[in-house]
Amino acid sequence: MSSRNTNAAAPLKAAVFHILLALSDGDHHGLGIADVVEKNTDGAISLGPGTLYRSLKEMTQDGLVREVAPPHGDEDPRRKFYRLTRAGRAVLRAEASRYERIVNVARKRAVLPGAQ
Amino acid sequence: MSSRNTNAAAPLKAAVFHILLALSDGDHHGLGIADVVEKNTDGAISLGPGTLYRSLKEMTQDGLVREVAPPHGDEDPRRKFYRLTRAGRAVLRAEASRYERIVNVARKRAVLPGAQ
DNA sequence: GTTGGATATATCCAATTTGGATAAAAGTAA
DNA sequence: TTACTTTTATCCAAATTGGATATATCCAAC
Repeated sequence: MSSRNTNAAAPLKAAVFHILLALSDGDHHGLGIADVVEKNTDGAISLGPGTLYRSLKEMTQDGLVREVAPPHGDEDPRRKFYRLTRAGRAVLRAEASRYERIVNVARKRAVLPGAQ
Repeated sequence: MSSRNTNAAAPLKAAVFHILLALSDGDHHGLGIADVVEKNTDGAISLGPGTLYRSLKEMTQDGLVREVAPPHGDEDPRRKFYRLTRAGRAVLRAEASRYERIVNVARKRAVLPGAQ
């Protein structure tokens, strides 16, 4: 599936979108992000380790997230915490709007309940 | 990205979902479906011919869509028209609900405007 | 009516994206 | 100490998609 760059940084891989959405909650480390994604999607989506760490590396390079110091009280040096950048939040908002548009289409077609 | 079968027939490939949503509008032939997908997504998503016809073949085998007679007035014998089956509509509704859930999460996080 | 370009379906191969196996290091608990 | 879990990381295979190509038919222009 191809995409057009109406908004900057589109198309967005599904994994990247879900990671961004998880981080809109606050800072999380890698496996913590995967947990939030599962909760956000009621278990429908689970990121494998390959997708997870590869995505975080790319997203850091692309300036969508940045590594931050662990929160106070967290002493596990293995964990790397990430935070949304301003650019990451903008990209997330753009993609979420596309999701919203799809949902609105589904409502118009009475696939979902709501205003036709 | 892996998925769990909370609802039957999950996970749903993105292409399959968009084709199902396009057909919730009524019957369409292959390229007509691709056009509706572009309109539904404001040009963000365009299906290549490989994805389009491969998906339609698989979806027919899986009983999500079925081929139907062309509408009256359409005399082009090349076109093959498709219609959602009851099972296809159920699968579409389940996946649209997952999209809706994601959008609601985005609203809760103030990524999208609306009720927090 | 025949020529040229657009439309429509179909298949194949390469590129993209993801999943899972594996590894290494550090935490935790018995 | 030992055994098990957690965490990050990388690699390779599997899954999914995109685009080139091919064939046939339609439509418009000449």
